Amino acid sequence: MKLTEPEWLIMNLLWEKHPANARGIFERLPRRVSWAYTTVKTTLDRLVEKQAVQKKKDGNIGYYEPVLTRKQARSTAIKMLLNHAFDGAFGPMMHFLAEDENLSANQRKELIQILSEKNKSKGEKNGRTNK
Amino acid sequence: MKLTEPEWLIMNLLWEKHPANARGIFERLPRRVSWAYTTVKTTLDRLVEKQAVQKKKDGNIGYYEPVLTRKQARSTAIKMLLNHAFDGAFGPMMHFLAEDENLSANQRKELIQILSEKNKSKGEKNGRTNK
DNA sequence: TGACAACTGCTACATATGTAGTAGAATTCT
DNA sequence: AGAATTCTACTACATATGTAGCAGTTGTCA
Repeated sequence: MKLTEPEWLIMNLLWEKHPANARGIFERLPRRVSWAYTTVKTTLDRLVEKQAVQKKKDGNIGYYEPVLTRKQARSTAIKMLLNHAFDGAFGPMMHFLAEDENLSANQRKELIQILSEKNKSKGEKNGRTNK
Repeated sequence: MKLTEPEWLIMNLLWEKHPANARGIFERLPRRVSWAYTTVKTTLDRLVEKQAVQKKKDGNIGYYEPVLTRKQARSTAIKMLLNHAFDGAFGPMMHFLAEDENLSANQRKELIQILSEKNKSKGEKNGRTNK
């Protein structure tokens, strides 16, 4: 499920705290975002349409609940980036990222940690060369 | 500079081999993409408009040359992903990627390699904890 | 119990995207 | 040279996105 910019904004707020109503989300908009209340509504409606969010009613007030998980959304976003910007090749993308100058030495160490552990625990059960 | 899907497609072909004319690009479209010749043209025109590509004339035939580099494009794409999907935090994104179940043991090893070398070579000159 | 405020469903509208068609100029083939 | 082909510039048009307004309904508080 592909999300647009405003949709990510709303979803991020929803994932942080939910269920939530339009007003609540509206109030938690980052300072830099100065939308009309109705813009939040429209975005929420569209998210419901594409079933990323579920809407429930309590009285006549609608409450929203994420259906799409943050993990799923992130995964999809990365896959898309991977596909168009790196021809689907994971290796080169990681390369690119690993070489990013914004990655500090400490972050690299941390990453190495994660990766090594991952390899120890999941072991050899995963041998494919996902291209 | 944000690129759309068709734009990535064209840019990828252009980066691979350039200068190139519309016809040449048209012919190198991946098999799965069955566009009309004019669709390629329109996309190229739009890329010229947004100055990602430069157009030159040789007689009345136009040749296209990328202006935006692949690296710049990738960087921008990653920054955008980073910003909306990971709240701008590099660490968590790398975390997410490192934990991707589609990452094979070998890819992990490869990554560890890259990261270790990077740390050795660039050494401690980079100590910030970005974010 | 009326005046207001807040909600809700719908509509609006400009720009962006995805995809292609057309007409006329230039080139090429026979 | 006339026909067929290829280019180019321009236009078209449906759907998506970004952003918001409006009218009617409901809740709330003096």
